[in-house]
Amino acid sequence: MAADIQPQPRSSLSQAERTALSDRRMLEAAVELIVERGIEKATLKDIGERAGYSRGLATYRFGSKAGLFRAVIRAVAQRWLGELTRSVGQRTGIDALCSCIDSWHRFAMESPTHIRALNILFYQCIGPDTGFKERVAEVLRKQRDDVENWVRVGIARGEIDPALDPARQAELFCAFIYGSTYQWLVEPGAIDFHGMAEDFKRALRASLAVPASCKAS
Amino acid sequence: MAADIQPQPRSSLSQAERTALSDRRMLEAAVELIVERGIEKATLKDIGERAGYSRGLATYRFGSKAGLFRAVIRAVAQRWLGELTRSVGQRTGIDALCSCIDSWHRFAMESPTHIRALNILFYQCIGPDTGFKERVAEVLRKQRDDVENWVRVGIARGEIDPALDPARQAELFCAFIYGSTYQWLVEPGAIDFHGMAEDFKRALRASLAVPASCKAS
DNA sequence: ATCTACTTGCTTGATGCTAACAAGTATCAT
DNA sequence: ATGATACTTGTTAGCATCAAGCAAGTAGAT
Repeated sequence: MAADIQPQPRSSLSQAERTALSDRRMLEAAVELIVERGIEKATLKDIGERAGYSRGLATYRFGSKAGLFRAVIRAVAQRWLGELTRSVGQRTGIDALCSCIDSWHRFAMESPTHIRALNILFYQCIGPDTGFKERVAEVLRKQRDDVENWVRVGIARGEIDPALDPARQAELFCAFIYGSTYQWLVEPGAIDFHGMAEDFKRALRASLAVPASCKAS
Repeated sequence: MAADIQPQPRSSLSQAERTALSDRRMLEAAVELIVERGIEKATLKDIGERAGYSRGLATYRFGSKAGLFRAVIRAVAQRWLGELTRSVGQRTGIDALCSCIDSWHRFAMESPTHIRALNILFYQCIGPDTGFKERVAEVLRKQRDDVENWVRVGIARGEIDPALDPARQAELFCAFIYGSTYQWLVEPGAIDFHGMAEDFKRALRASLAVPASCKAS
């Protein structure tokens, strides 16, 4: 029920504190309901009520269902990107890419609900109407830029084939991340996510390597 | 308006022909409306009416919105898989994989609306509720099986590193296909689909190749 | 301090639209 | 003509969204 963080501290909350609290509760409820029931059946009414409020608060606060989803994406994506940055640390080049794969895989496996909801929203946002496509596109761009930089540094350090285009390699890399996640979300049982991550790291080293052509040590 | 294929041949159609015709028209209208307005706003009412019938026929024929989408997926996926088979022809191994990439890319670019709608449905089906996930999972399995076989034959022919696991390589390959399509659907302008396909073929050759380690000719 | 004017958080009622179903009508088959 | 089948129309419950209202918090004046 997500709302038992505080029993009922009815008295003396500043207005700012009240909104912060209801915001947090509703975003949490939204994440839970998205994972439990899917996007269609996660109604604004249920989200508001699970958070401990009325059926109308979610609409009032976020303006629309798309607005609520935008807020969810912002909140969760920030957490994921922060965690990724921490995990990759000072690494660059192929090491950074492998670390990114490991982080992603770890998140997907531990599945702290948040990441699952984020991905559901990510893959849901395709099509002409959805009101949060732009928000998703921002996150994708950010990811690609990070990867592109790692590749760039890898080339500068002589670790990655300089004939490769960093931007395209970033697109390719992200394609794997998203595509594997997609398959896993559709059929969790049928996909060997861990093995796929391992084989991807292997393929990555092979395809990014400088073409030694029997000359390197 | 999709319904001007035939003016109004009111008279003398067998019942089987009538259903076949209305089926075709409604599936076509569904594809158009999915691409135009997205899944949410593609209502059963609009689909029936664009096809030239009443607001209720789509529900009556397909039982539910999910049922209609199942039918769309079946129809379009069959066409795509058939086209793929024709395009790959007798090729196997890396040649077959590259041919598959080319086919997919060609479809996405020519974008005969059908492929776009199919992908929108594919990526929409994640989450716990959607009533057509199983249909999508079938198509994904079929794709993976095809790829796995091509890899297997490639290994048998000594063209692909026998240390690789065909099933995982198939998952990896499909991950690229789906992930690149996903990025492209989210932001068509920002993604160099063609360049990505070319680089993917290059990466594929590098990562699947038998480790010659300076011994092969 | 406390009374008052105002703001903000939240709830409730109303509207238009949807999927879904049931009961009807029109078209074909025999 | 009679059933059977394709299709349409009436109806219902549930949804997102909006407007109006209520209640709790905030600040200025005396």
